[in-house]
Amino acid sequence: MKISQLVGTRFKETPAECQIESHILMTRGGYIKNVGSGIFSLFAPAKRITQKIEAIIREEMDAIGGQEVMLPVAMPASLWKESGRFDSVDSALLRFTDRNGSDMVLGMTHEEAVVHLVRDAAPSYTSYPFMVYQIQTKFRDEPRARGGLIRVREFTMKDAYSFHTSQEDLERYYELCYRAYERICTRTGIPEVVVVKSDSGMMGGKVAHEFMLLADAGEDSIVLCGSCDFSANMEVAECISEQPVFDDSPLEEISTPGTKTIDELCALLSITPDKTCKAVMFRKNESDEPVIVFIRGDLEVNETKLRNYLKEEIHPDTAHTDDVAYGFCGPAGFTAKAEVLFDRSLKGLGGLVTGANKEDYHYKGFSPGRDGPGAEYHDFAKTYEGAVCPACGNRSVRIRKGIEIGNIFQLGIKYTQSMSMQYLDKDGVARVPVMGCYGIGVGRLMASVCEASHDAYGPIWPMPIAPWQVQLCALRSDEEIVKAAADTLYDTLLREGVEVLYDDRAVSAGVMFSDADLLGVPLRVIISPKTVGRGVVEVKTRDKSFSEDAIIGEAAVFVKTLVREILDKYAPV
RNA sequence: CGAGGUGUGGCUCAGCUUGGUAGAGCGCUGCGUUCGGGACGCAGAGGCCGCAGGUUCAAAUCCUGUCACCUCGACCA
Repeated sequence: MKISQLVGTRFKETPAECQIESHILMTRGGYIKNVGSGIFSLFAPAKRITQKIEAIIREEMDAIGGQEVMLPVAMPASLWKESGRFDSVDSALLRFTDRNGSDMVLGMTHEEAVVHLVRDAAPSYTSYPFMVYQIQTKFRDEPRARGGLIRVREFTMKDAYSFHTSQEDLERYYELCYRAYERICTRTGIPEVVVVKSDSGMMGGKVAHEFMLLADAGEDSIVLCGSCDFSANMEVAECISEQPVFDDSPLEEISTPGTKTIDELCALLSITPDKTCKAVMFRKNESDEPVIVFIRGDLEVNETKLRNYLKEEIHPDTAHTDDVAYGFCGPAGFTAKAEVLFDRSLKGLGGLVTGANKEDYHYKGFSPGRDGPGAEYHDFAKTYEGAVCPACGNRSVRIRKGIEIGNIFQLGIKYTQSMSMQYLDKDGVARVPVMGCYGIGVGRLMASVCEASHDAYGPIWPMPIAPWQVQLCALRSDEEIVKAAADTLYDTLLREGVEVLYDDRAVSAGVMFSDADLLGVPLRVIISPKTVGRGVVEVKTRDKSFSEDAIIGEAAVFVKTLVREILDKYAPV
């Protein structure tokens, strides 16, 4: 490919709407163009990167026995009504009607479609296990897209679905897939991947893991342990606060006029927030019934944990109820109508300050076990920096930001059962297959690599997914001798099977190098009057870690060997 | 969906308060000079000022509505 024919403009100024590095660099480098909120077109460089990523994913999926299939993007809503998700999923599922007035949906994930595809095709236990996958467009009508390709509405995803005759077999295969994902991360050159336990959300099932790239631009909070290898998504991470010191001072009402927040209360009484007990109000989405969680004052409620405990959707309470003394709520003498829950951070504590359930009064000396209603304690708290690690018991919890590039779920029989998929086992008994599903966002993976591997001038693509392996820069191509040598080298490189991008333009060195930086091609070959005079070309890496001259006649083979050596570094161990 | 913000050539933005011939830089085209990290000169092309109403002799500018996009929040397989 010659740059003079490459479509897509590269430019200097940061586009106004870009917030994160990968978005800025991929827009400035002529990789992507925004079409609408969360919708992008790809220029050739980005398309080439995604094709390489897809090829690696294909190899790894095939290696664990997967077979590639294709499921529809637009499908009848009846399929989603069968599984029950037509009603249970929110408006992220784009719905519309076709010309006949039939309900249709755009696939945001393909469990329904895949069960439809295979449910009649595997009537005997002898067909199991099997895995099918596709690399397909998904559409999710996100309330708010952001971060360039990190969070979009339309995107390409590899989604795989496995079917098994037992939970044990699913677990065995899940492990295989886990390893395949690790190899994909290695082979695509993603640095610093952390695998975390995650919430299965609307997907159903119990065990799930997310493959996370640690990056400040990430939207997920990841809980890591500084002294062991524990990791989890913030949504599910157990919170263990420090062992309490019991303080048995008696319950006593105190006047605290106008002191509604924990901060105000602490300032008034000169205490720290962990010596208080606060109330956090929620409401159930469906019934609008209030739920109140009492929790130590310095902690926050993790809504995902609360949602999972209640097994229904909730939202923070905004509509105030008359019988609740807002700002002065406490467990002692709490009579308002609400489901009352206690976070286990309160267990065994005493001497707390908490609301007295009347305007302008608090209690001090509150002990949940002694003064509260007979409480059951559950884990509802968000864990925090410095909390106790659930695995090793050290106070070494760390919180980091991450981008989820892949996930794996043990789905169980949620879809196979609701959509009536069955097979006959050895004894002729009808059984429902167990399912697993495994996703990777291809575009997000590309953007994540850019996020993790770039400098001030542009992306630095790892060789296995780079849009081209080599960029040939002909400085002063207006000089015949340079032009002739560059043309010849370009032809030879192509003949050697090297993926080469040839900058054949008569532009200044500054422009040429800036563009090369934006294109992020890992190897650069520079040919100029200076080097041609000496019968050599310069060969450099994009990250400047390597620079050597090569004799012009041998340059193609030299480069080809170098490409191979670099590629070898990404081979999984 | 809640709060805030922005829409002016391909890109970044000025102009709007106080209505009066639509601007700059980058990019683009041509010619010339330069030539190893976004060179310079000269000459050009390119805009229904998001869209629709309204006020006015006159609207990019004021008013109303609407759409799109962005940020924070909510949500998130």
